[in-house]
Amino acid sequence: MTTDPLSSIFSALADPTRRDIVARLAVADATVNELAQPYEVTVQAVSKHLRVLENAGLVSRSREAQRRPVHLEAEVFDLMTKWIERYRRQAEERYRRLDDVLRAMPDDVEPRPPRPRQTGAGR
Amino acid sequence: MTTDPLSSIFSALADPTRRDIVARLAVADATVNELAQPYEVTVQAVSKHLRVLENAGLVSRSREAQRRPVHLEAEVFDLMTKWIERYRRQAEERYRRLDDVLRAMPDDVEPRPPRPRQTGAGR
DNA sequence: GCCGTATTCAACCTTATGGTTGAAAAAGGC
DNA sequence: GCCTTTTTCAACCATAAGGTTGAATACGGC
Repeated sequence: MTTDPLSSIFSALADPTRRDIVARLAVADATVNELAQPYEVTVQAVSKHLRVLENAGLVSRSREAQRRPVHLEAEVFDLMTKWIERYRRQAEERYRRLDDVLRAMPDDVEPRPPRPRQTGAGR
Repeated sequence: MTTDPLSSIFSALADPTRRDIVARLAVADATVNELAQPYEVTVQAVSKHLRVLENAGLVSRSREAQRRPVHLEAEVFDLMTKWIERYRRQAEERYRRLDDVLRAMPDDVEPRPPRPRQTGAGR
C-alpha cells in the first residue's frame, strides 16, 4: 500500500491506545507483553497496533532473546511538527494582515463582517 | 459518538485530501464548491471531508447568501503540537540521560548493547 | 531434543470510512 | 412565484481498521 508518510503518521496517532503506547515508550522501551498489560485487549491486538506504529516509522523493534523490545523513534515527530507549524504560521500571518487591512480601512467603506463564526457544532 | 479531541484531529488530518484542504484554507477562506474544484471527487465527498474537519474543530462555516465560506481554525493545532512536543522532549531527554550513563560507565561493566536498531521497514 | 515463553500469522467478524448517485433544502435573482 | 445556485441529506457500496480466537514460529533453559 502506497500511503504517504504524513498520512500513516497521523493515522497511527489517531488511535488513543496507540497514543498511550507512544506516551509510555517515551519513558522507556518495552516489550509487547509489557505494553499489552494495562489494556483490556489481547496481546495480538497490541502487536497489530505496534505494526501500525512501526509502518509509520514511529517505533522500531530490535531482538533480544525471545523478547522484541519496542523503541520510540522520536525524529518522525518532526515531519508532523513541520507540517502543522507551516500552516499554523501561514494562517496566523493571514489574520495579522487582515487585522492591518481592517485597521487601515477608511470609515465609509463597509468591511465584510470579520468572520462571523457559527460553528454548528451542537447537532 | 464520543471520540476524544486529539483522536478526531489526528484522524481528520490522516487524509491527504483533507490536509490539502487545510493547506488551501491557510491561504484564504473558500466555499465548498471552490474547494471541490481541483479534486477528482464529487462536491458531496468534499462536503463530507469538511464535516470531518469541522467535527475536529479545525474549520468553521459561516453563512453568506447560499454560500457557506469555510474558515480555518488554527488554534486547534496547538493541542496537537503540545501533545507531540511533550513526548518528543521526553524521549530526547531520556536519550540524553542514557548517553550520560554510558559515558560514565566504568570499563569493566558490560553495557546492554546501545539500542541495536533493526527497523524491519522493508517488508 | 523437548518445553515454556514471547510474538506473530491467519482467518474471521463488525463497524467506520470514503466514495458514489439522486433528491431535498436554503436563499437570491428576476 | 418560479428558477438557479450552493450545499446538505439519504441510501447504498467497497474496503480498511480494530478486535477476536486459534495455530504457528522463534529462542533460551535445561
